[in-house]
Amino acid sequence: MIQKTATIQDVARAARVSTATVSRVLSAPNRVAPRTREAVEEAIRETGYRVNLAARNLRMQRAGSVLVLVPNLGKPFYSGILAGISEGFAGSEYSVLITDTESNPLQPESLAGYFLDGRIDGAICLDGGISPESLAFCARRGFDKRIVFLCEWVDGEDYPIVASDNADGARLAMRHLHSLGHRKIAHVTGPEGNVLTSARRDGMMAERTRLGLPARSELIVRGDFSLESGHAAAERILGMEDRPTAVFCAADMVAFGLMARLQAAGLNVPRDISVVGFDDIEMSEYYVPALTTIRQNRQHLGRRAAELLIDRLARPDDQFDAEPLTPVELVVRDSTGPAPR
Amino acid sequence: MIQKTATIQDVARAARVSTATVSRVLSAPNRVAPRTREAVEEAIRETGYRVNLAARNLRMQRAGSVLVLVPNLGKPFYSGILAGISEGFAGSEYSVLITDTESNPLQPESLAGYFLDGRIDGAICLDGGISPESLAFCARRGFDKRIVFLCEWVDGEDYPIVASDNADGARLAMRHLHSLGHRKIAHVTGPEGNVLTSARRDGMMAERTRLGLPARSELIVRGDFSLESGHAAAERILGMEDRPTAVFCAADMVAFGLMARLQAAGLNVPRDISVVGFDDIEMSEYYVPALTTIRQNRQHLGRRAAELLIDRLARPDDQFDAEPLTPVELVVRDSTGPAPR
DNA sequence: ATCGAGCATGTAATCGATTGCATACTCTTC
DNA sequence: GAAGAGTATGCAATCGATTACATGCTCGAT
Repeated sequence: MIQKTATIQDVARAARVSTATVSRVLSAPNRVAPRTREAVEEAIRETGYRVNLAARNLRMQRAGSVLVLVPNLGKPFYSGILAGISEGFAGSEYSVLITDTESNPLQPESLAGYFLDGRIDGAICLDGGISPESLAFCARRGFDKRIVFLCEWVDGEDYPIVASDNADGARLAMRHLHSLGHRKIAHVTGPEGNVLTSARRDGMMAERTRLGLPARSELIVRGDFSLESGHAAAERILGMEDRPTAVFCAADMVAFGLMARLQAAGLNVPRDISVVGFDDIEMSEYYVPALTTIRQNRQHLGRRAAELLIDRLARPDDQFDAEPLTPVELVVRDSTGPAPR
Repeated sequence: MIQKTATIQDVARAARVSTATVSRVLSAPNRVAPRTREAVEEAIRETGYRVNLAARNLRMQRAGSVLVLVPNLGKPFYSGILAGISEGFAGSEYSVLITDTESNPLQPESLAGYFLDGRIDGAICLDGGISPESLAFCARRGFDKRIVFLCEWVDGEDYPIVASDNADGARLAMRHLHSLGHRKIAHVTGPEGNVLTSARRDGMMAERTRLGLPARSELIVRGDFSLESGHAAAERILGMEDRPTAVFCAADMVAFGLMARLQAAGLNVPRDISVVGFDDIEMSEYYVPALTTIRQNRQHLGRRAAELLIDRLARPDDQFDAEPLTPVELVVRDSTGPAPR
């Protein structure tokens, strides 16, 4: 009962032309005579023909897909980005494959493997923690020209990067707190070794210096962008001799974990202590208190990375220009207030 | 400089055998003599050969991919599910394509189009709102045997479904509130027409009857699973003459939006009003107050749907058994407490 | 009338695998 | 030593498209 889907042969037969002509009607319509073209188009309609992408891609030596490497699909921050990426590829001829590098750890050769298997034409990597060996495997075969980084990147490697202006975000956060009178400001970092951790920490430190604020190392608490780490950081902060009056967290999730614990301990945010996050995920507006944070334009980041990759795939051998950093924005809500006297 | 990747021809040449033999070494090693096999394996190693999946799939009349239709990639609830799906396909020979049905609305024929284009072998649909026409297009070609539904489904259509026991979740929530002494319990629903909305609403109503609780229609507030709708529902509830002492929300996000507004109005949760959610997303544990909710096993749901689809694809013509509902669990945290007197 | 340019179309090779069938070779058995 | 069974391997068709090249036709210029 299942009717076989029509092939180009069926169309050719129906229109009494060769498959070459049918193919031309599809890819270069003006290279075939109007009357023939109409006949072919009619035959296509009649048979319900759809080109078989597997066959086309095989012939054209392409895969027709791109891979998105996400550190952790479960984190809300990434979902917004994915929506942007998905949108960016919507009009293109590429399908989007997604893999989670945390639940399916990447073997050194497996990214290159996707290329070698003919499964993908290019990749967007959101994981700055990807091993240099993985990249080396790719570079050996020239696949490095088909990879762009998004949000994160690998220091010392020369790839196109789409990312937010993290240092500026840190600057904005510190200035905001400083302007509210805060002087003892703690910072909860991301995981050690992560490029965002450094970018934000360094940006914060630079601004601290500029503002003449103390930079006691005690004020810098290690985190890892997770709720749990925010919770743990709160514990540390609650135990401090000379408690900071404000905390700048390297991610919104950290800020939530932190505020949950601070409030459980009876502190009022922002009256007793102010908190700033980073990312502006959807939740931030609805947390109690609503979170003051640095907004990253996730939609734009995702879309831009998609466009950039499409562009690179069209001419992989051209030189590429560095992509300007995507601006971030301070969003003031209820988690920050004047420093307590 | 880019070395062409080796083909099966290259391996055959290097091992001085035919391509047929190389192919057999790959797919049916015991059908070739040990000595030949070793020679071929050596040649494979030497040339760094990887089978080209596009070619294999073309020959075997498969696509090698499955599509996941997600209503909205941006919702945290789905990310956990995706991680499970991705895990479920990890060991398989399928790649996972993801598309967002909200940002890229599905044309009636476009799901069938994925099949016709030879882009996918099967699909997991998380969107119960998919149009009957879309499904009809698929059924006409027999693709309906290659689709499974996850979490949501379409009433009246006969597809394999992996879903939580929503009615039981609603029952657990109501019993919990009842046992705390609550009698006036409001419910914020999902969007009208959604199957989860009905399942949860009906489950709640049934339990209400069983417990002898009033079911004034005023107590049922329309929502849509979003933060915003929770916020709006709070507005409604705050304005009620005879204010309920507890609210059961059809989703955690709704509960967050609701609590944000309730607390902004000066109410204390749970002292003045108790709130129960549905889903148990990661955030729920860290909201203030931590949310009492119904846990859906997202990991399991995703993984199971993947397994089920793999199974269906292996023998699409067999009858399938109805999948048992996945159990849910009440997780009691800080957003519920004894009813105020 | 002849020639060549230019256009429309067809022929057949090709992409890189899999696999039914044919062939060649090795044993076993009488 | 011949026949038959069984095993290992190769040949070539095939999946469904694209495209270089060949062919044939029309038309205008000489």
